[in-house]
Amino acid sequence: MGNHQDAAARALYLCRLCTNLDALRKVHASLVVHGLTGELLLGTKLVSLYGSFGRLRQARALFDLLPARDLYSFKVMTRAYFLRDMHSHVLSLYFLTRLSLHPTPHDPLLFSVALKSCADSRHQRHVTVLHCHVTKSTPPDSFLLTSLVDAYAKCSLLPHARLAFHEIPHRDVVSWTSMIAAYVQNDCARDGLILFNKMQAAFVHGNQFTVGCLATACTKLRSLHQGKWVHGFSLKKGIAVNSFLTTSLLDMYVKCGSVHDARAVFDECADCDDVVSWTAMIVGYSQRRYPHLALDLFTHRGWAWLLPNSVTVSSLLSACGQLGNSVTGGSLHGLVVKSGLDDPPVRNALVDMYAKCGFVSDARYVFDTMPEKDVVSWNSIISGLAQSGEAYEALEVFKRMRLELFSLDAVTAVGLLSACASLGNLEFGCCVHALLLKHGLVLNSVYVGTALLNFYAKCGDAKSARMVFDSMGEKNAVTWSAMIGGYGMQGDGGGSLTLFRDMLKEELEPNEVVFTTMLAACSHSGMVGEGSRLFNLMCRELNFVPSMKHYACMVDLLARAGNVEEALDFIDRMPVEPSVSVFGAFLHGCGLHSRFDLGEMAIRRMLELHPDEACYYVLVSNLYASDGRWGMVKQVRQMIRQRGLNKVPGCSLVEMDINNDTFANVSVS
DNA sequence: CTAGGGTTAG
Repeated sequence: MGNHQDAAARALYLCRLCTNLDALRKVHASLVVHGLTGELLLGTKLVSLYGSFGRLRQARALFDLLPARDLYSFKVMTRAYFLRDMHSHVLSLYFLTRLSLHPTPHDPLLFSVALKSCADSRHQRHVTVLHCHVTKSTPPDSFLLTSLVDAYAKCSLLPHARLAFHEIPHRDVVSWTSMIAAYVQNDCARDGLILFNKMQAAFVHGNQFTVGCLATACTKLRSLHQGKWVHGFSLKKGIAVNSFLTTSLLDMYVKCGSVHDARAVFDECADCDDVVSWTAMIVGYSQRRYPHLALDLFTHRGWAWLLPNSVTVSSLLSACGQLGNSVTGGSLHGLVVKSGLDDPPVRNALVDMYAKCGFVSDARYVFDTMPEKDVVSWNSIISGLAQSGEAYEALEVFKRMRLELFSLDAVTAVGLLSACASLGNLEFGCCVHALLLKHGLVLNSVYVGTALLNFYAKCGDAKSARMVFDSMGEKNAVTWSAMIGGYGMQGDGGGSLTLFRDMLKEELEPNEVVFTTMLAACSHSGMVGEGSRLFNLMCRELNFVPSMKHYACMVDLLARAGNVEEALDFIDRMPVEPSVSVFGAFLHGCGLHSRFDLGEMAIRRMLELHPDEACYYVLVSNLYASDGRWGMVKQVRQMIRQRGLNKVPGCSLVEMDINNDTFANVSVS
């Protein structure tokens, strides 16, 4: 018997020396040979070791074979599950412990592990059950009650969390901070800040955790002012920053609209060496439309020893999409495939990136090969197709989406409405409008309202567009310009102008898009004087730098109205080199007013400057065609071919039969 | 026992 115990003690010592799985297996094998596996302490040690090497099934098998399990062995097995985030196993083992051992044990450690598992798996009922267990056995102490606050908060049971908090006899930083976090996590950020004031009134000092929670509260409230106060508070109190705190502050600045402050926080954190902080900064740049900076940060040498995760990759892909950088996007796709980071959000981001870079077939490929699609996947491909000029395809995909029983959300609707607008498909768009009403999504956001308005306007139904416009609570510059453009498209320049004045009356700053729309509206209604005045207002009083679109609109305005010489003079006085669209507008005017002399002269100058640009030849050809000089048209076409230039023929769609859902292609090269 | 990052939009 004594020999047996000696052998067991020796074996236990050997077990402690195991630093890897192979060594453990050898020791285990020799124990089996010597018939020592029945020893409780030794068996428990094996369970613990297999657990720590990640062999949970092996550990559980040994655990189940233990002859008489005590509280300690249960704790070892539970802990092994807990360290691997296997929440359901932790819980079932907790309940098994209570059933197997008599009297029912109360072990604070086992209890808190079980509670944390309930919280992490968001299991409301189990949290309440565990709460009952603990109140039955002992009067809960501050420690346990604080854990309960956290658990209830994670399970969105804010009232329960408050009750637990009020029961805490001696509240320390952790209890206060847990309750603040509880409010913030449950969308009551304001109450979190109020509780912080009470905490200060109780003379409890905050720490890194407290400040982190406060920063998150400000993020949720989108309050830059309060966020800056929190940042200042942490500096004033000399609370040391770690990467957690830095990331919450950084994210606060990003979400509240101050990327530069975010970068300052990022740069000042010397030991920001984890992926989450770097990713937060990349996300910030990408969300705030600084895609270049996002990619720069990824190629920064600080990244050298960090491994990107799927959040990082999603955000980088979004940046590539914004830039139309398919090269980097493609490399990231390679990275995704090689490193197995392809979770659904990453695949959605890939669809978006390929669509935005104009690789529609690649986008479709990624979409079609997705194992599980969610609303975002469908939205990405629908918007992608709509924006790549494949509006008809977008509607087809939507039909498939409905067949697969997915319901649409606001973003789907925006994509569909933009497709319907470019197709002029009034009927389909009206169905989308009906669906929006059915799902109560119309008043949801400016985006939806604007998309709906834009759709009606593009389909020539300015009346319906105006109804949508008037019903919208929140409007932005895009909303206004869509409505202004709606009138302009109908040739109702007066309507556009009235609305523009309303906009100024509401003291809204018109942006450059509004001016483009206004100039086009004036041009289509022959309002030369008004158009010129607006152009001057924009350049001289509001100090906008006119874009090529503005110049083209001005030339169109003048030339279309017959002031062809003035238009040419305008082109000559432009401070930048005019683009093809400017000449297009000019030549169009020349054609309308039979001023072929001026047209030919201008175009000859352009051809000398750009002898290899096919589009200029097309302009010449169109000019001759409008004069009926078909011989010259033929000559120009030959010239294009001789020079080996290529022009992709244009194509326009005309809706033929609403009831039949048929489209006819009319080629107008 | 308490705190941080994501995709789609006019």
